[in-house]
Amino acid sequence: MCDKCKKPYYITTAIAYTSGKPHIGNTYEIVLADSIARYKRAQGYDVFFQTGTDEHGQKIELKAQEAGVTPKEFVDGVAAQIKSIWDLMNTSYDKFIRTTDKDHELQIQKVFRKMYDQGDIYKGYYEGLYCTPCESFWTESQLVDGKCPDCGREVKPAREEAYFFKMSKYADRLIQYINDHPEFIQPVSRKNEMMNNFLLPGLQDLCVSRTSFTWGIPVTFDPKHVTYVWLDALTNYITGLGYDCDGDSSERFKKYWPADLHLIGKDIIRFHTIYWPIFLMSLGLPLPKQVFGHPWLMMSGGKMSKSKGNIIYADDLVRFFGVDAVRYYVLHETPFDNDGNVAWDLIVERYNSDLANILGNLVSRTISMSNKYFGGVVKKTGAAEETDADLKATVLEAVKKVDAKMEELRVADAITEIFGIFRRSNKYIDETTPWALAKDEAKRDRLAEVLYNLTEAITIGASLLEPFMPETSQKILAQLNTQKRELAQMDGFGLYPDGNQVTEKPEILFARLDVNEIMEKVNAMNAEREAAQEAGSSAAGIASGEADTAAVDAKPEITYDDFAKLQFAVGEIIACEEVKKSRKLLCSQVKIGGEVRQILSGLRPHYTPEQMVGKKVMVLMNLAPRKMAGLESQGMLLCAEDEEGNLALMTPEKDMPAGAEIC
RNA sequence: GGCGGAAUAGCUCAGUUGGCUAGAGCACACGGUUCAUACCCGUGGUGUCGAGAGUUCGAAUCUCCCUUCCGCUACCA
Repeated sequence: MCDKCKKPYYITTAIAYTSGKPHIGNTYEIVLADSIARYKRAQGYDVFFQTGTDEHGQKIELKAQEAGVTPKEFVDGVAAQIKSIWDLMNTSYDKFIRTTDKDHELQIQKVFRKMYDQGDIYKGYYEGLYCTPCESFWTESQLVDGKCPDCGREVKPAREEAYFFKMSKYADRLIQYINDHPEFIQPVSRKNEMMNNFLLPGLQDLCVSRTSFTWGIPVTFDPKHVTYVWLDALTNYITGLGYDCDGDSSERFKKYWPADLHLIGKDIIRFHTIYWPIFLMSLGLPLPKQVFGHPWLMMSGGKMSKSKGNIIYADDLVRFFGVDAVRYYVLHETPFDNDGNVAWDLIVERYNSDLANILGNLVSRTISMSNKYFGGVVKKTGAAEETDADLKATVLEAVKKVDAKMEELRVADAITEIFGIFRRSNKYIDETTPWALAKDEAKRDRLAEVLYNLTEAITIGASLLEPFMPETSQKILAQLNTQKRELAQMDGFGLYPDGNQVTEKPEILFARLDVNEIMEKVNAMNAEREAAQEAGSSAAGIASGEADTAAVDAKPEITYDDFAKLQFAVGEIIACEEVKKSRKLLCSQVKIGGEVRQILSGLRPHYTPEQMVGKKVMVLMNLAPRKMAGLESQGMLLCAEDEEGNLALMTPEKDMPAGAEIC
């Protein structure tokens, strides 16, 4: 097909946040996108595949500070690390965009200006409509009769200004679009979540600028503001193609936009199906055709975390299993709409049973028989028997099924279909018993035909495998001394060149692994790392983006007078019960000196009422009362919270009477 | 609390608009085979299809209710 007749196909991943080294769960997305991109190329599409890094924001500013480098130096390091992992995974992206690229930054500034000029972005007051009792900020559109929508009391005017985007202006059009394009949000269950939680109740205006930090793209006409990271990040999908806000967009942009598929994690569906389409409407651009929020690869036995020491990185896996085995595992284990599990022993299991036994051994035994019986020459003799038909049908059927599965983005299922070819081929060997045929000189033609059919089946299977396991595909085809079969030529069986000679000594594709041996090595590796981390403690760890301490969001410095406004005391919990109307709230009666206060806290996932009673805790006394779930809360219990949201009540180190002041 | 989803073999899951003895892969056991990476092929499950009730000639599949889990969201000062 000529290049000009090819239909364009634009696929993107989310851009990776450069706060640290990505683990295997993050790496899954690029591999998934790569397999889709490669398949689309095989189908004859002119594919543009973009990925990259999201590099602005307060968290990065802070991490850089901890590491003692500038934010730019910090993101340069992490972005390089991410790119090297993407490359290690053999992903075929066409463009790696960074949100610190100059042309991207320039376009973001123009986009912001354009939205402002046409009235979609307006200057508002983030702290301006402040309800003191509720301690909440409201936008004008949220107020009820100009008063706090929660308590109905007066709100006070503001100090700090911010820019807002008028989401509501485009909400109806977006609802219409989503209803008219049922395939837009995948899986469809996510569509209902977006509709029911955000669109139908009414969209709130979105604050699109920040003044509390500086590591971002400045607003040209008001430089103390930087652009909200999501407006910055989402726009990469068009700036990466060469979009120009003034109408001077590149040919590439005109060719590939709108995107055919934004592949993203299910946690950021909201940004891609609500904010992003609305930003595009504001710019007068067509909307992407599909957004697929894929599931996650989960560490079996809990979330990956540094404290549990169970983080798995792609490069470690590759060292143990090789690139294609890792690609196979993540693609196969994370089906369309179910989270997948990852654990070292699970990988070994799949590796042995699928890759070594079924695939590797099939290639090995087939090639070795060709060598043993025919000096490696594979000949078509036409000595067919009944059983051949079923093999051929299975192979040709699989081609169609793979196509259907990929159309639905069911990559794991597509791979399973391909392995069906290899399974059937193993069975075919048992049915035809070539070693028995070899003993009878009269059955020599039949034996040749059997080996030809096997070689042909493997050729098709290996060719189908290319988008998912490119290296393995190529290795198998090289061993069979043939080229990749094109998708368009897979409607028939028997194109393997008659009389071709396969390799003499097949290389083992996947050597079987011993699970105990692997686990020992893994444990040794983890132990070594732990030791290194303790020895080198902070400096080295932080520099490589692996700080073990929880990241603390920096807040503006306060004076002693500010601090003195807060009154803390030790309180004793004398009674506690669950709040019926809420899922998280506990209602505690707290004795502080001579008084007893009722305090509500969201501790239900962490403490039972029984555990609470009798505890001496740290109480913030002079916080304005607030009603929650129908009950008034008169203060606050202080807790420590880690990155995973685990909570621990703060209690005095020595026994102190209820009512003791904390200062 | 609001909206939505799920509960099927030891494990991970398929089961299309209700229809013959409910399936696949892995694991396990036994048998076969020897070309091959101790591999491959075959056979093996009394699974209360989460509990209960209902509709129907017939329900894993539809209705109601209960239980448990999950997602989003609100609340978590």
